[in-house]
Amino acid sequence: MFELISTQDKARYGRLMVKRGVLETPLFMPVATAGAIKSLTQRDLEALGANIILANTYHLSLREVPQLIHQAGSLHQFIGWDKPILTDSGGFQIFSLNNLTKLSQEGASFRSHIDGQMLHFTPENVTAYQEQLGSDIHMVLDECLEDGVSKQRTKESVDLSLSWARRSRKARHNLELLQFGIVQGGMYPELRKQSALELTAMDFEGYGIGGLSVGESKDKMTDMIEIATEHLPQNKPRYLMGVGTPADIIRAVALGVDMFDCVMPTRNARNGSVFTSFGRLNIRNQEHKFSGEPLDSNCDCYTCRNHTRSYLRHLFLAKEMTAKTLLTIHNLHFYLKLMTDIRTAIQEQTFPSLASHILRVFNR
RNA sequence: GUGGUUAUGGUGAAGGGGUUAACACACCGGAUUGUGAUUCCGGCAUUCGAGGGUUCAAAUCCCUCUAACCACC
Repeated sequence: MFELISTQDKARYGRLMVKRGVLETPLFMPVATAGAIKSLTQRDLEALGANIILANTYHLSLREVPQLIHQAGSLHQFIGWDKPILTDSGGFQIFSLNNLTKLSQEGASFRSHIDGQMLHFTPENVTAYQEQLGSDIHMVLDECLEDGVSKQRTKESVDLSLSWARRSRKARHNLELLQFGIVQGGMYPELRKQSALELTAMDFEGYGIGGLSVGESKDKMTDMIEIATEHLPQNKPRYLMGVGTPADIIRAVALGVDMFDCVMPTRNARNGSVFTSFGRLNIRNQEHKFSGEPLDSNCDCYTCRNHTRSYLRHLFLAKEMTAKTLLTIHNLHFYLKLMTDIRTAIQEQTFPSLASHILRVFNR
């Protein structure tokens, strides 16, 4: 269940009720692909105040993970996290592992990148598996296309994803868990509209907007988000999948998007790239060698309260794993704080000024 | 002291007369958008221990010196 509490223009502040809790939106989900935020413990995550994380069906289907989770009882019990989890369906892997996958009307066949084992994903078995995992929110299996695909090919793909969505909806049994459809349509407005309208008719508990941030321009991405949100129901949450930079998030919230996930804060942290209130910085840069300053003097995260740039740079260059942990804590704190600021701003009707400030600091 | 071996960037090293001195690591930048990310992409020796010579051409050949290592006195 989803309720809108306040709005400012198209931006929305709301509450999403899921099996394991109530979530305030707009929200950001840290990415725990294989059941952990890389470099963090669940204790770190809780200290950060994360309320929901994202895990991936594809990665949780490899090795003998399904049996391990079954033995533990549920994904939550297996990974030691009792707050909400959203699982992605593996649709993105059809896209990113496309040289290892075969698509048919029936579903997608993957060859595991780990041991070469053949995996068959269908709308039905992916839905069943996510229910078995106990995901508070599960996504339908879809096909995600890259930028630059012809309209004809995109149309076929949208139709395939829609038929998969319909089958996924039928395959759903556990009504405690929310199921989201995913709007596709590449960079074609009519196809985006068709996708949004047909999915709406299937009455999902929420809607993903997929197939964006695949190399297209910011303007195109904005246009596609706008078309999708225009044709999705007001009373359901919209989740922009895999996006993005702070600026992307601001722009999308302004268009009425409620949920986000992105590897950017975590992956960038592991590669030394840090988000701060005054823009991005790279901890490897020599200018930080002797700096006794925290990463961001306006930040009250664990890392900024306790460590200098000089120390963090030293750890990073020495390849100490703690460097990744500390930078990940900082970047996730930054993203979660951004979302808190956004929610507060919408409630106080000051979202435009927050938005223009963020867009000024992060101009991409 | 005598004989031998070696000397190439921050490091380990290729190259044994023909013209832009390989490669790796380190270092310095940059990228990163539903994670196949301890990833990817750039930059980094006008110069080969020092000095002299041979040659159209020398890091590469010759001589002297210096240094390090090994063996013998």
